[in-house]
Amino acid sequence: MALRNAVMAALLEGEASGYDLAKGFDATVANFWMTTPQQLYRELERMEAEGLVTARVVEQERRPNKRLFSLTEAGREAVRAYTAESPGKPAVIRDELLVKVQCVDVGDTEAVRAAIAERMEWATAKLVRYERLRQRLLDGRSEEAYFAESERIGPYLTLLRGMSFERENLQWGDMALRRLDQRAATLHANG
Amino acid sequence: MALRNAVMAALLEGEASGYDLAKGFDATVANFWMTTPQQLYRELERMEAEGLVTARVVEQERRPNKRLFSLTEAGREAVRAYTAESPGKPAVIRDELLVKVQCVDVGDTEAVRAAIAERMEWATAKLVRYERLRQRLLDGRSEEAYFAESERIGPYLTLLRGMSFERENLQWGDMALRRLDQRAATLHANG
DNA sequence: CTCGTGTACTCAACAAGTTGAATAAGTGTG
DNA sequence: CACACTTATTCAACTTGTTGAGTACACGAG
Repeated sequence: MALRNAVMAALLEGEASGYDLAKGFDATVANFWMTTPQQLYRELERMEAEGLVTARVVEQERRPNKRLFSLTEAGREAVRAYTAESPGKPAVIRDELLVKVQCVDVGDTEAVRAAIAERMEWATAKLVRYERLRQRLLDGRSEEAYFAESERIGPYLTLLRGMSFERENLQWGDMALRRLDQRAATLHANG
Repeated sequence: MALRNAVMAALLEGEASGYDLAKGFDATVANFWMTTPQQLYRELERMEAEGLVTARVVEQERRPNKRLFSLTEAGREAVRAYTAESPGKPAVIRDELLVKVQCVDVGDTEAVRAAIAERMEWATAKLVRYERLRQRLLDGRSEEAYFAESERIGPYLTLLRGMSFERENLQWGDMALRRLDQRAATLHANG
């Protein structure tokens, strides 16, 4: 029932179709909870059955109709209940790249280097999108002003965490590549 | 087949029982890939059936016997094959805390603050353990010397990523708590 | 001398997440 | 004007991951 909470968090931003959610929706929630369309549609149906969300069919002219979901009052109550739950477990991180890096000395070093480089490119792209979103949220105001004025600060706080995560990816990746280079050079020199 | 790769990465450090792996083993791999004992035992059996690992029963005097697993040559080959695989997907992050923070403006603010604080304590504890492990790996050498001399640098690189992740948790948590405080004060003042 | 804790593992049942495909119409590119 | 891509959803089959309990013995605290 963890995906459910992420869906509710996303729906706090307003109505969304399963498709919207699948695409990453406002890109905020997608940041710390990505999943497949199938799972979302399945979960949304369950949530509808339990009365946490309601669907409203929007007929569209030149494309398929869509069902826009929004939180019901019961859904908002569920959000309150969820946030009040005892913290429990630390973040689940499953990073295939780090598994590869762990194996780099036995495995294919060049491929691992390429994987790190790809991660860095990805991180750069993500940072660009995050920064755009940040500017959109700030809407011309300073961060200081934003925190003082805006109704909701949750999305901004999570956005900042996403940004720092990606910046760390870049910094670490840079360091790791340099060390691997250095090592390749040493091994070459010393046999 | 992703857990499998993490298990192989862990076994690069040497023999281990299912129990060792479940406890976090060398704490390195556990860093970016945690799971339950049940799943590990299940996966180890499969891997044994496929010849990637071999088990050796160690009879113990005052405690249950254990089965120590180690990588076979086929297992090492699988590591090489795995690291050479095309990168693919970015890290899976599923962070319940961030979901709660996203909901903070609607949910139970005090509980969310407590959850952030708990995460920070956890991060602090983890940093302490990481630092101990780091000192053990360095074994008196400087980082520079370590990278130049040591046979394997993978585990050290992943360790550094784990450390930077936890440091970011602390920094972000600190900022988030301050902002939430500030906000609580503002709301109190302005109604 | 019982209770909790640690070692070491196993079984069963279930919930969550992934993969692949299918439908169906519109929009843009070469 | 064929081909790929985007919107929007659904179905089925499968693999992973989680939860809860149970076995068995040893050790130390109260």
